[in-house]
Amino acid sequence: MEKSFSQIKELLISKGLKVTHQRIVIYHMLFNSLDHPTAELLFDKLKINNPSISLGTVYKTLDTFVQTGLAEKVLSETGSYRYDANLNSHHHIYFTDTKEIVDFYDSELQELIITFFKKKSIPNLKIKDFKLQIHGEKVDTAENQIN
Amino acid sequence: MEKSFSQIKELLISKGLKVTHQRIVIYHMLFNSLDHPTAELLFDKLKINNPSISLGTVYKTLDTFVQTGLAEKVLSETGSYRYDANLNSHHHIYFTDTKEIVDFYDSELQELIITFFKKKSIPNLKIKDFKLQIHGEKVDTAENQIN
DNA sequence: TTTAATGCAAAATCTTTGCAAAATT
DNA sequence: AATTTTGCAAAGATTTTGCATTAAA
Repeated sequence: MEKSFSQIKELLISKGLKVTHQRIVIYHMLFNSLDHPTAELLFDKLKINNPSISLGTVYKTLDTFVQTGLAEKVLSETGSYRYDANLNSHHHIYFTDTKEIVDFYDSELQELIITFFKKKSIPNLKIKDFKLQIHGEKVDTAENQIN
Repeated sequence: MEKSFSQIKELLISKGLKVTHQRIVIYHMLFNSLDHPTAELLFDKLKINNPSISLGTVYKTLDTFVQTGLAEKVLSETGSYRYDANLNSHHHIYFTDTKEIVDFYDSELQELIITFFKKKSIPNLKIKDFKLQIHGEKVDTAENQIN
């Protein structure tokens, strides 16, 4: 799952982007983050090994990634943009208490929904993608039913 | 579907909130907006009939509504919060081209998903709610299949 | 009356922009 | 060498905050 710098280079080239050190490390950090970080959070982590990197560059680069389809913005209620380089179709669990956003995927559920929309289409809409946001609370027990 | 001012008063009282003119008109305007407006958009519309209303009050009031469960924030990619007073469980269609966010509800789909989660629960999660975001483009033809 | 909400403006937060310097092709 | 990207700081956009005034209970 981890991507090497040379794989990331290939990826950038394949999108017609210049290969810069900043793009490589930003992509690498984002791709290996499971927590859908904000630009600021990425910047803080990147600074440690790349002291000269600037927050503006992180913003610009993330925007470039979104434009070229290397990453997506994750809708968030926290007042800042969050990003995701996992482009496999997947859903998000929003933990209302901890504000974590965690990936979720289930092929059966996926099939269920796709089958539904194949059967019942929505007027004037060409569906490109759908995402389920599952909102809930962390519980330590096995008591995790839907209410 | 439309709510009268006296119905809105009752609603505010039922939530333990003081009944102010601002709260009534903000709720009324939000409840009758189908487009999931931002605070600023509501403010602009409200100003016409309530010239002394302030943007800060709109923000504070919307926040109060969210806290008391009279409204919800709608996740958005546009850089500002959008709000919704339709609290019936429903989903959202995001038109990527026009940036519109339109409500969607289908009881069959609802059942499908609920049934799925009843059968297959997610570790450490107590599901409170789920929302499907359907992303797509406006089309004028009947060609609206999922791809 | 007492308590809470409003309006206003200033502050805080988050993101974008402009441009010279640096890096990539 | 030509072009794009970066870093920086300033500007822009959005939201929150503090506090005196006003309104509600």
